Amino acid sequence: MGERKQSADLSVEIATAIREAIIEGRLIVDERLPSEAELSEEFSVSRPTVREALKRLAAQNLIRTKRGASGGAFVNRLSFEEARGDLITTSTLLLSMNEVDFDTACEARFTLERACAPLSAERRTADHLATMRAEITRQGQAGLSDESFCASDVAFHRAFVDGAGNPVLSWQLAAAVEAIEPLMNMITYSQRDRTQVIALHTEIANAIERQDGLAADRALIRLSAYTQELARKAMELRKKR
Amino acid sequence: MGERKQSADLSVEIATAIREAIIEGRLIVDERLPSEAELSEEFSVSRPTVREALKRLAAQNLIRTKRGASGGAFVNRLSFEEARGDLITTSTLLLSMNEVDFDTACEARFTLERACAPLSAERRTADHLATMRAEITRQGQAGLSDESFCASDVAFHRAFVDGAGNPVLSWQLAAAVEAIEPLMNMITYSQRDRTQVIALHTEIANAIERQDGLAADRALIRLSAYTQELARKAMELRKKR
DNA sequence: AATCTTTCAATTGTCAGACATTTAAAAAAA
DNA sequence: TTTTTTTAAATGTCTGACAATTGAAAGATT
Repeated sequence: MGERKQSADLSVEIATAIREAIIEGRLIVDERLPSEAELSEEFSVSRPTVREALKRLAAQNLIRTKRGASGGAFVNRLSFEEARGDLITTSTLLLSMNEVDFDTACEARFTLERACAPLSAERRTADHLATMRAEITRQGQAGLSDESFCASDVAFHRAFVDGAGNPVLSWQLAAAVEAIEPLMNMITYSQRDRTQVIALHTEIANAIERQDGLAADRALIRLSAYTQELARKAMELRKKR
Repeated sequence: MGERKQSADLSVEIATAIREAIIEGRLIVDERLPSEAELSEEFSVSRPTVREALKRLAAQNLIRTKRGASGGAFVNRLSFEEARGDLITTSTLLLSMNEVDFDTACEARFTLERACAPLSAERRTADHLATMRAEITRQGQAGLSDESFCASDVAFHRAFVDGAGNPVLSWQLAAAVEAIEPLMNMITYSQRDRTQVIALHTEIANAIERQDGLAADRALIRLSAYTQELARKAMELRKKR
């Protein structure tokens, strides 16, 4: 693990060296890294520098640390659930920092979600369907705050995607749906007619129930069109002011 | 920026506080953070602790640091290009650490890529098409190493996805295509018939050229089926041994 | 012998202070 | 005005220390 490229910060070099070891399988899941003191010997740097390197890895969920005797840094088993949060954060920042226009984000979101329609129609379990129905019911409740409606919307679409029964797809779609949702709601809050959205959600749920992927796809297309229409209206209103 | 939750590591608390400030827009792109000395005063911790927090943020590409007078830590504009690398790394590790079977990964990959077909057929520029053709030519060259063929394969599919003209889609698909590609090649190397793959690539390029999204989709389906068939053969061979 | 309690040692977390290195800007010289 | 030198601010690194945590060993008790 000891060799390293030059001319970068030491903590970067060390973090890179250890990261490669993990990626290449020379360090396996749950294996304990040498202690900070040992690492600082091995790389000929001070302990603070080693620690900075370890913090870099910890920030990427590649390792976890434990104090005490028989403590130390351990290679972390990266879980989809853990990685989901980071992915959503990154996506959110990417969208907000890069002036991605709403149409582009929206198009990506629905394009990807539509891709799940055939699989979800085929494989959805009763659980997925029940979740979708429950969220639709929730969305119809009077006095539901905009935030709760938004959260329920996310939950509905997540159940839809999970219905495809492919964890890799679910993971990827988390970013598409959850990162874009806040942006979407920000723009379309004021204009949105909940009954319209609920009707389309119901249509999607019905299609999924009778395992009709094409119909689900068609409903998603209409939901996409409705969303973009709302965005257009909101933009016009903003211009007038 | 000073308040913070308790009972976690100090460097985690501080990193979280700053991260939230960035996400919520209280720190904007290219803005300079207080110096390490100032931060350690503000949070009442030592400088090494502040530094560990900053390294965590740097590992997520949220900040960059510069030495010297008028140096410091600056909020980083997260670029799609930067984020792509991290996403691929994370995806690769997720796949290798979670015993995702090949079929699942492959299904996710082609499902997402197929979703790009209509858009790519509609919007691809001459550049995208030229890249695809060039990669196909490269793939046909005698004496091309397996690694180079694999790289060319990735480049071909990337051009296809980029053809959709949606940076958000391109970003998301990077993980799907590039993280899964090595896994795919690992399994199908020995069995693969390059002429078969090249024929399908040509079919895709032709469809994209005449802007026929459906035909491109059909070709992708066949490429997917061929890939999975190869995987099945490879598995059987492995069992026999 | 078995179980509870205490002690101990290893390890990470935090701190203080120092020096090295880099860099832009100010000051001085040409 | 231009070039060179100096300077100060900031990050990068090191040393050495102490605090906090925790599993395990040692000891005490039943």
